[in-house]
Amino acid sequence: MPTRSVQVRDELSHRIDRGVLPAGSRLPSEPALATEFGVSRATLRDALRALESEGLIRRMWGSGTFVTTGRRVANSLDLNFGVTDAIRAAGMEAGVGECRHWLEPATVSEATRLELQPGADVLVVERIRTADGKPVVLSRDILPGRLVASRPELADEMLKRSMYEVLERDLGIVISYGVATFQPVTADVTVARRLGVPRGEQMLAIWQVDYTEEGTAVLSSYEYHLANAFEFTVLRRGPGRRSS
Amino acid sequence: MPTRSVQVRDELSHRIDRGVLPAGSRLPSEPALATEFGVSRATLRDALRALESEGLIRRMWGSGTFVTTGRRVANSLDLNFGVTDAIRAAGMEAGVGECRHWLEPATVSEATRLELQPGADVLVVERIRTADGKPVVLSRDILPGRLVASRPELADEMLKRSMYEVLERDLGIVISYGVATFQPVTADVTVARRLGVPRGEQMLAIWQVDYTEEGTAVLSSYEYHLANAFEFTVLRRGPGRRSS
DNA sequence: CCCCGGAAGTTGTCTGACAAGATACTTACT
DNA sequence: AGTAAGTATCTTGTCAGACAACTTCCGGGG
Repeated sequence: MPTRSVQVRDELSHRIDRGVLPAGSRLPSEPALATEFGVSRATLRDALRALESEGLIRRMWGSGTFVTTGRRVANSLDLNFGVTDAIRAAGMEAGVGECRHWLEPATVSEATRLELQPGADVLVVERIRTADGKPVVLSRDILPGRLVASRPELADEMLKRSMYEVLERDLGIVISYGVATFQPVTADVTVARRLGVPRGEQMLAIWQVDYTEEGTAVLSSYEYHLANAFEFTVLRRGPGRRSS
Repeated sequence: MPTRSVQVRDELSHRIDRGVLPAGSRLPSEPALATEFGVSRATLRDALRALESEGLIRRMWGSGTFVTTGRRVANSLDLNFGVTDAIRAAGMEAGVGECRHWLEPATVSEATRLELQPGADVLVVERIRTADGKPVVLSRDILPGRLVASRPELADEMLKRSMYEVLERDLGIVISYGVATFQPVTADVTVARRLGVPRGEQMLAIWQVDYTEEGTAVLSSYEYHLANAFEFTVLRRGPGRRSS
């Protein structure tokens, strides 16, 4: 069971997401909210503080607490959702094309990324992701083989469902954060053929490593996105105090 | 004067940055820290909560509060530093090439982005940024003309110094956050000539709008980065609870 | 009509206390 | 002696009530 302040934070976050608390509106006062949730004002303030530094609300001394005005961008890279979510967020139907998976010994660089011993088996899951039936992303996910050693059927599950979902529901592994780097590239002959686009097509390559809350690397993935298929957005904070 | 909890938060943040509190180390207990800073435990907890949701520390019930272990990535898009900082962070010498600025009436789209009346004057600052003398970025910054109407000499300042620096020091405008979208593009003939690269060269276009803490748009900028000049990184949170 | 002052409401902070989880040490038992 | 359970003690989480600082709004006086 999470702490009470987390429960309150999530509930408020939900209300903002669902429009119960519209952007720009003022929240009830802290004492009012505290009694409504049945917690003390200190606990409620903890929840508000968390929401504030996430940028969802804005507190003004003596005036009140307000929901941040709009501009929560879809398909933001800040939040770590998968390709499927991104496609759905764009209002298109997400699907998969050619898929396959295999076991292979980890290369040296992959072993260090995933903090494995060189040569240890890794499971590679390669998928073509489609939006409204059109291929838009080629993804290659690499994870330690020991995770699925006892349950090989999970590799098939990963072809159909979200990688994060399988990790969390079937293996009890919750991804806490990921570090992504990206660069514009042109489609080489392999990628071009898989996605059915001409060679040299504009693409964005995203390489990402996902970690659990404890900081252990779980998943290393490569994604090749068709440049024109999506628009990527990032909320940047600062430069403020961090720059000194 | 900021609130006490903000002062405490900044001081702790500084200590972490300077290595006084090394990564992985445990912080003193909340009562100890509270007495050290001369604040109540509630205020200190507010500061800790803020640092936690920024990802700098990690609190464990009954165990203690710990500094997050490393992996703060350089040149991260999360933090909103300018091109100059990015070049310096890569260990290269930052400079400027061809620079110019002019006033022009805002286009409709730019007026809406900056929340101006259509046709209002905007100041356009165009710069070539160099790393070790080689052109790597073409940037075009657009800001409301009224900001520099009374002090035209500031436009020249902006050619040499950081845009954020001029805004903050000479105009008292502090940028709080920015929303950036980016897409892979190829250099058209204009951009290619400016940067001295062949037409069709791989580039990353970043379009960004910067806001003050109050949420008023101040700066709209276009940047064309040579694809191979830098590596862009983003720290992604979740997917956790936000996905529902 | 404008300006000033106060009342009410809101967030910021303080104090002290208890509850719940984690850790390490002590103690009892095998 | 070794192991296991239990306890002491530390930590963070939560609670309660109160006061201070700030903002906003309304009404009275100029």
